[in-house]
Amino acid sequence: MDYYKKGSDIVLRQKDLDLGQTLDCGQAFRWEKAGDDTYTGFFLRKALTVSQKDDIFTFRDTTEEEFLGIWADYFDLMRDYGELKERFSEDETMRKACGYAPGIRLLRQDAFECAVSFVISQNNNIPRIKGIIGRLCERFGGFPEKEQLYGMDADDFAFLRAGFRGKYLADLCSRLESGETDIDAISALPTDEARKELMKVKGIGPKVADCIMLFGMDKCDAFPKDVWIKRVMAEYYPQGMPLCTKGCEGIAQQYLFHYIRTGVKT
DNA sequence: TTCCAGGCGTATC
DNA sequence: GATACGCATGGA
Repeated sequence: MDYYKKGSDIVLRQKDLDLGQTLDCGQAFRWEKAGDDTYTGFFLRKALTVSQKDDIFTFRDTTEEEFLGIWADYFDLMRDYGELKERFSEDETMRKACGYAPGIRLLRQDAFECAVSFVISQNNNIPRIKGIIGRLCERFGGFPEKEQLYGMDADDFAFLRAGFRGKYLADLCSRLESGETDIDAISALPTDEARKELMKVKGIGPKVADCIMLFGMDKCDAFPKDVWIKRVMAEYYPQGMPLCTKGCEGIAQQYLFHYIRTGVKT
C-alpha cells in the first residue's frame, strides 16, 4: 500500500476499489454522494470525504495516523482483492459477478453499529434504512455509543419511525446493558457460536446475525442469505457455494448480491 | 389501492 | 424442522 501526504490530504493508489460500488451497495448506510466520484460519510464518529479518479484516491483532511489507524482498515486496504477475485472466478457465475462490479470491497465496520443497522434493515428498503439511521444519528449528534441507548424502550424509539423494529432495538439495548449480550465477547467466538449468541436477541435472525458478523466482526465466512441470495442459490448453487469461495463466502456474497440485484434479470 | 422492501417471531403441523 | 402469516412505514 503506497500512499503519500499532499497538504492535509492522503493520496493513495489502489486497485480493485470503486467508491460507488462499495459505499452504495447496501452494506453501509451513512455515505452520500457529494459530487462526481466523491463521497462523504462516517465511521463511528469520524467523518470523511473521499474522492476517486481512476485508481487514485484522495482522503481529504485526514492525518496519517487517522488514515492508517481507521480508514485503511475500514476500506480493507490490506486484503488482496485481485487474488481473491481470481480465485472466485474459477466458478463461472462468480466470474461474471466479479466482472460486473469489480470494485466492490468489504467495509470493515463497527459491530454495534452493524447490529443496530441490520436489525433496522429487515423487511425494509435501503432508502428508508438510511432515513431511519439518519434520524438516529441526528438525535445523538452522530451514531450513538451503545451506552447512550441504555434504558430506551420501544416507545423511546418512536422518533425513528422504524415500525415494529423499535421493540427489537429495545431488546438489543437492554441485553447490552445487562451484559447478557456482549459484542466483544461474541466477536471472539467462532462464527457458528457467535451466530447462536447473536440470535438470542429479538429481531436478530440468521440473516441479520451474519450481516453483523461479516460487516462488523471481520468474519468473512459469515454468509447472509437474504431474498436475493436465496434466488441465486436456488438457481446456480443448489448444492451450496463452490469450493473456490471457501472461507470467504461473505465477500463472494457481496459480488453476487450486487450482480443479481442490479445486474441480471432472472 | 395494492404491492413491496438485504426478515423475524409466533403459531401450527 | 418446515411452512404460513402478520408486522410499521413509506415509496412506487
